[in-house]
Amino acid sequence: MSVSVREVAATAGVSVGTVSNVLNRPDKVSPSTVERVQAAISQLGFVRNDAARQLRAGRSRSIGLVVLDVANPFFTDVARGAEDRAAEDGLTVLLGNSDENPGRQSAYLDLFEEQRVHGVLISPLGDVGDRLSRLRARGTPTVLVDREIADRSFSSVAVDDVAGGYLAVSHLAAIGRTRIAFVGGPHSIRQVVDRLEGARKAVAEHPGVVLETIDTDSLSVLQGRSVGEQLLARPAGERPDAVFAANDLLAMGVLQALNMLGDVRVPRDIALIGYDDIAFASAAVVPLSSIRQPSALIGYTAVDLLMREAEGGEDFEHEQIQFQPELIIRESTAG
Amino acid sequence: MSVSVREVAATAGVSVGTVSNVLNRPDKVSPSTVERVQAAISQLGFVRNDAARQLRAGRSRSIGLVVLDVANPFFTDVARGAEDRAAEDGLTVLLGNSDENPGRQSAYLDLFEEQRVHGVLISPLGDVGDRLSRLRARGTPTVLVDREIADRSFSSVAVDDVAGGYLAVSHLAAIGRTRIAFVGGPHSIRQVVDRLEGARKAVAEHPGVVLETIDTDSLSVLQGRSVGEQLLARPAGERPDAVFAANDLLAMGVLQALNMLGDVRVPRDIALIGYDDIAFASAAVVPLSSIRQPSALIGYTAVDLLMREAEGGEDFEHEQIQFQPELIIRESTAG
DNA sequence: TCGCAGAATTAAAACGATTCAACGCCCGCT
DNA sequence: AGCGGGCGTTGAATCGTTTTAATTCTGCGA
Repeated sequence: MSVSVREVAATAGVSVGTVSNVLNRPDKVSPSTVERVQAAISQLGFVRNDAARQLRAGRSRSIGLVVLDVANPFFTDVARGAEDRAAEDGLTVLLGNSDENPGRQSAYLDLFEEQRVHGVLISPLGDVGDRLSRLRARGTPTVLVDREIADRSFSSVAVDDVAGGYLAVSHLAAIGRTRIAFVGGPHSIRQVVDRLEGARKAVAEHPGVVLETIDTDSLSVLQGRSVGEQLLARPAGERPDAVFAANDLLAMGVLQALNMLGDVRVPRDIALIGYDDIAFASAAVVPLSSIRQPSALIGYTAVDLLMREAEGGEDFEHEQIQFQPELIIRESTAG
Repeated sequence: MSVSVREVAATAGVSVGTVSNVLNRPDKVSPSTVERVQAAISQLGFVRNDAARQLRAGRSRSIGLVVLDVANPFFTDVARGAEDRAAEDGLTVLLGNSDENPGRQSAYLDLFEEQRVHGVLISPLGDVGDRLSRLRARGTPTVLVDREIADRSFSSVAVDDVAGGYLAVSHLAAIGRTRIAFVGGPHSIRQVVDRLEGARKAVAEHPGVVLETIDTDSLSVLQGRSVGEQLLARPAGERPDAVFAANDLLAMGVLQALNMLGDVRVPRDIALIGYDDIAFASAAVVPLSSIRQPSALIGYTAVDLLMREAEGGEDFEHEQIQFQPELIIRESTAG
């Protein structure tokens, strides 16, 4: 069926070892032989069997990336950055989407483990510390993306989410808003918790400003829309005058819902700020203020760290890299 | 380093064959043995080596999907549909992003071929017919996504893009626009060509309506923005009064650019319609009219077709499935 | 008691690429 | 002529799982 290195060797009149050398270290083989083998390869249409290669090598040539939501442009940007860095070392990125679901997250970790991936990048959900420790004990370096773990036993690349939350709410307070709602969830996602913490910190510094929290089941446009509808249903006096959404998807959902009814206007009645600064944020009905994260850089750096950890071996000093978020002001929080 | 079935067999006091049976056909093994082996497995922390498995099996348990742009929500939706269907058969989807770049497309096909994937789904770029024929000759079923190939030698799942283009431009004509610009490119992407053809067809049926085409290098927000700026730079009299963009990303870019300047309003001065109806389209500055495609269903159906073709073997009758697009009218083409 | 079907288990042969120690060869040097 | 040292090449062993044919074991009917 499929042609193997053995057949290539036969038609080229050399041994299998030589074929392998042509494939992997052509400089160790005489030019004339290289040519003969190449000819046999293209004549037979030989294609390397990656499984056999990996079996022998003991490791695959890819790294696994588990994200919370592929539909979120923030994560596709991270993935792109990761791919770029991986490509520099001839590695491939396997993208797994946990969809904020612990079962799927676990399934992808199993898969990556069976595949003997070079390393794992994960934006974790819930408590997977033990699972990841085991993985690492088996020799698979692991880097946390967009989240730090308290005990510093893992390398990580993150953005200071507390600072981000603080930036957002300070800004809302600065433009004179006093009844602020934080929209986000679930609380098993660390980013949500941290951004909320930052929000609380900012509120504490501004007397007279109160913070309400509205929980959601996920960080999607749909969930945002339902929160928006919920806000509309309230009597006007009980509505917040500003909303800080845990990510842009939620914020855009809220915006869509609020825009349905003419009597609530953004930003006049409710100022709105999101998080991530995805490309679509600036194109929203009302261009969305947001907290920008260097998404592609996060992915790039994470893989970089992973490679360093892979080389460093056992006694590698785990490194926590943290970027600072940036406030982007647009129309949705004007005035 | 890593524990193998051999060690599991040793500690459980059975042969490797039995361990394999416990893993794959537990019903063929006596309950007491199953239990003993399971115990050994978890005690040693054994994890199957997928490479060895694949080597033996001759095929991997995943299917490859090559899309034109992962940043385009349309394709992530397709991917999600494909994943869902693949999961039903215990398969994984490997997502490759060609980024509208023939080199990358080719690299992913190579990769998938080396991995001996179960099948390939591809939204092709340029002329890859030969390449795909070779792939299929090697026993890898292939299904084209979002594009039909003229000679019907491949199975495909697509949406009638000519009809979509026709719908869009007929709608623009119906609301009284007469100077229509088609924005899209490159022409190596079939969807672009077909949508333009549909547009031409519609124009032909409406005397007095003229069509101008503006080429782009890719179907991204950035390209759209530069087209928008280009339009703004023209004297008012030479601007089109409607724009049909080959996808929503482009359309949103155009919209962003037009919105910068107060004197051109959408839809008053320029009506705008996109294609794909991505989730963000309805949340745009001016909610975007678009042509909706059943994206997740496309992915789902494509994998389904792939599985059928894989079973059917050599003499499988290639099937071309075509869905019909749907016109979604929003504010960007009101009045 | 013997034989035998059927179930449970085993041992060995794949799968295909890589690696490494060993080997042959040619050349230059003494 | 003899010797040593590279270079190119070889062949066999190896990675870890699955599969098959062969083997042992069990109980049951004749």
